Amino acid sequence: MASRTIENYLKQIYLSRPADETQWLTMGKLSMAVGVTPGTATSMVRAISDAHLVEYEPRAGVRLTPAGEQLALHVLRRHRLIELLLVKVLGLDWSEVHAEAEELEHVVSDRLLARIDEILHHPAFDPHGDPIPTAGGVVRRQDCCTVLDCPLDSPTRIARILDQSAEFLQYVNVCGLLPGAEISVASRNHQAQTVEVMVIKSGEKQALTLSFAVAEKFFVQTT
Amino acid sequence: MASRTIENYLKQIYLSRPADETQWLTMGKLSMAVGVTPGTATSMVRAISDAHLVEYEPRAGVRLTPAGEQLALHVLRRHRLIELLLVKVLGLDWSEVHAEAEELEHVVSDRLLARIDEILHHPAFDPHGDPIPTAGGVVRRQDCCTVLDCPLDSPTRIARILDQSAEFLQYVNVCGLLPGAEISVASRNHQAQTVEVMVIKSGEKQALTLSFAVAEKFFVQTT
DNA sequence: AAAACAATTTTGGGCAAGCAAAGTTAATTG
DNA sequence: CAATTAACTTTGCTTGCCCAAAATTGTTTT
Repeated sequence: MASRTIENYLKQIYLSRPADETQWLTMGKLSMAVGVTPGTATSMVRAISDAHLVEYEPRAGVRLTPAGEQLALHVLRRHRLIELLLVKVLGLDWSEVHAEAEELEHVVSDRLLARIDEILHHPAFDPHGDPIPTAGGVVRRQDCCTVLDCPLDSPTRIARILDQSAEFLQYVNVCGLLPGAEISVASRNHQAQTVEVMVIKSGEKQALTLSFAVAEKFFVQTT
Repeated sequence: MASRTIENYLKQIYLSRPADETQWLTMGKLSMAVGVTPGTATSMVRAISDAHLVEYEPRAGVRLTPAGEQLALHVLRRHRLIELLLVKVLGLDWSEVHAEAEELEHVVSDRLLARIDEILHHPAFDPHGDPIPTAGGVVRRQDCCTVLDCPLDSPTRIARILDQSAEFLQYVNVCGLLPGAEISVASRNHQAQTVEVMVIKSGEKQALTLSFAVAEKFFVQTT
């Protein structure tokens, strides 16, 4: 059994892994993600490497082995199913469930997780639109673009939001930019680095301006 | 914040405390309850005593301070509310929820606990009939007797079962001796140390024989 | 009262994780 | 190319929690 600490390292290695599969995740980024000093990350990764859950190349970085990836996906499955349960069944606000799930993900049993999955009818996405890996460890891909690179003036639906901080999600809430919301991108200003978005908020169309940095966090699907 | 370990010690000190309030809980019993060696219990209790959560008298034993008792009751409240949630909302079998709650009790936030309490409509008892302390740390007492000392031949209702082991509870399940079940005690045999109990099981009255030791685990309330 | 016993405490040591700070490498810049 | 810098690793130390075994204490028993 992997300790809570190891589960966290594996999860962060998975989430922070570079887009290019051949690349290694640097220790600096990992230590930031886990929230420990670089030295701690190095020695911990050495230990996890001894358990064959990651490959570790000194001065290059770290990368999950297939076994490590399966474990990471299992943790992620727990995390995301719990988030959805907290929102749908327990009625918590989606801005607060991330922190809660960070703790719960390490203690729910397989049996309880199976019940949660059943009650939610085997959902594919969590409240933020993040995909829930299957029990077999498969991630169902949803290929879609962000508010930064989707076509202009076409109706789309928000599918996923890449930010878990409670404050940001509360802002998203009041703007009506939740997953499922119908929006269209009216214009982009490359000089000001802003995007103008039209949202239907309580029946009325509203205009909203977002920076490129924030626009990039919203994934949309053309409807 | 008390660590998970300290929470467990406090909970066990509360649950194992001797009936007589003036008595101390011996270190031997505590170490058994927590599942550590006596030496470990001694040093841990020393530490908890430094935090003024217990009084510790070498060679006599240990006893909760008011602050320690409040913390213990808070853990117990979490444990029992979680058990009830797992049975009522998540549909787990009541024989398996104890083990699950042992883990969860240390990680649910106050906010989540409040939601659980609300969803269950502020319940007073968990699936085993154990009282759920209030948020203010008050235990509502239900004064009732056991199958060992209740009057003969009068209809009663099972109110509480003092055993959390999954195997025992599964046996209780098949006998129909669950909390809420209507039973009456037909006779007691002090020589054989057995009690004969009548249960209404799937519409039919059935006789059941229990040992004194087991009978003592069932609390009943006259209806 | 002395001896034996049971319960408890002390001692010494281990493992998992963490930090701070000193020491290495590798990359960047002058 | 040498010097500086940034990233990384190593080293030494701390804390929390645990165990095994030796030492102590209080209580029985002889």
